[in-house]
Amino acid sequence: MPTLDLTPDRIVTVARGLISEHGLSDFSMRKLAAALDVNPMTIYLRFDNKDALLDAVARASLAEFKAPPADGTWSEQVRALAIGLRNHLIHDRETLRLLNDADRLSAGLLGTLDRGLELMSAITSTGEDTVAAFRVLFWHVVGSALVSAAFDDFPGSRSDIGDILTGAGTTHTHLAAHAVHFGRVDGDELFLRSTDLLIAGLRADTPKDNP
Amino acid sequence: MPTLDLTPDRIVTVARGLISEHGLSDFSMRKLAAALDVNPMTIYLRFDNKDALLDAVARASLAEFKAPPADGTWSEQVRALAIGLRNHLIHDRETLRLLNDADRLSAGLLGTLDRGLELMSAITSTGEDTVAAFRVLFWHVVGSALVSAAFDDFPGSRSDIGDILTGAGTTHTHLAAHAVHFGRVDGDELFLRSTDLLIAGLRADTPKDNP
DNA sequence: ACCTGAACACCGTTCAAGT
DNA sequence: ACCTGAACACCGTTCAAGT
Repeated sequence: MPTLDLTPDRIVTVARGLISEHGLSDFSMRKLAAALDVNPMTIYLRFDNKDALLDAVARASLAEFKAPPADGTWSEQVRALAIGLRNHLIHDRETLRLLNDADRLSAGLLGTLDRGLELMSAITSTGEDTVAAFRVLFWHVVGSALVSAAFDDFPGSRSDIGDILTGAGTTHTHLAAHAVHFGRVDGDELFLRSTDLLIAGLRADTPKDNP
Repeated sequence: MPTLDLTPDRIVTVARGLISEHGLSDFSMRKLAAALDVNPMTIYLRFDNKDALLDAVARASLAEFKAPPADGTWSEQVRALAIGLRNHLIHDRETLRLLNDADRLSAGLLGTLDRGLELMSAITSTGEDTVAAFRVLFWHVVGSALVSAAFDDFPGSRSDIGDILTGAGTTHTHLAAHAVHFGRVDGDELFLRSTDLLIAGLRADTPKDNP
């Protein structure tokens, strides 16, 4: 008699719970098995190995993202899609880390890719340009999310950049002069700023109708 | 009698060699000790733990980057600095991965930060704006490097995005229509394109003298 | 003072054996 | 057919013991 409810879906759900609660570095196949109340080896009947399981975990998280409704001007829609995707990626920080190891991205984001291409086709004349414009924005969003996951908003321990800079006085004059303006980075604000610059640049770069 | 030549520097050098040869995931304290022909525990007399050692490894790699000479127009200099830093980060892919776990970045890049601020001060009126402009570019470079390390140029196994897309026909019409234009991403070209858009945007955004 | 061996508490994964 | 126990080859790190 099979362990009836040990579906791949349930394994992935429980794995995501453990990862979001205790972090990716604390996650192990043995702990997952304990949480499922099952022998560690039983999981290997459903997934080839840990990597295949983490692949499914990343895919499940990405698949939950739904592109926001098509409200407002063209620029507002592009902005909303970019912000929405970035927030989704950052929200599930630990899962985002998985993207650093494999090409698990596209498969879970078909709807988003579709919507992004639709928006970009409004300001481009050829299919190639559409894809190129889309890629500029898409990889900007992913890069920004990876940066945020790596450098922003971590609790406590992070040393303030200002401390490092003020110590570098004599040899690095510009740095010393500007040290006072270096506080904690506001990742959201930085992202909005550069996203708007890119959107404006893409429109100016390939002028079609100006939607 | 101390193990005379087991300086922290030598440990870091050998560690970097192992990491660049066999990858970060194959790296262990025990293998490092074997390469140094020393008892694994001896390394703990020089470094508190593996994390502290990897911190030193990342710092050593970053410290090797030298900002390129100040040749050409302002835009060319900004471009050269951005490209140079990105190439350096990507070149040492495995070390770059370490940036995903801690704020090991700034300490090794003081010269680069200084030069970047100098360049940005030419198009901004206040110290705050200088830092803001610098940050847009700097984090764009880091984000782009993280993306490249995660998604580009890996040998072989990576599945072609086109395969995924063409299968999604009926529900995702824009995707299906553009699938033919999705080939392997040229990370360098994508980076240049978005970097130029950002540089142009920053200049237009905060017009001072147009250097 | 400086180094190490043995041990602890873990990993992912294989495979022969059980039901 | 479906599951598991024991085992293998590893980890990072602690700590009492050696020289």
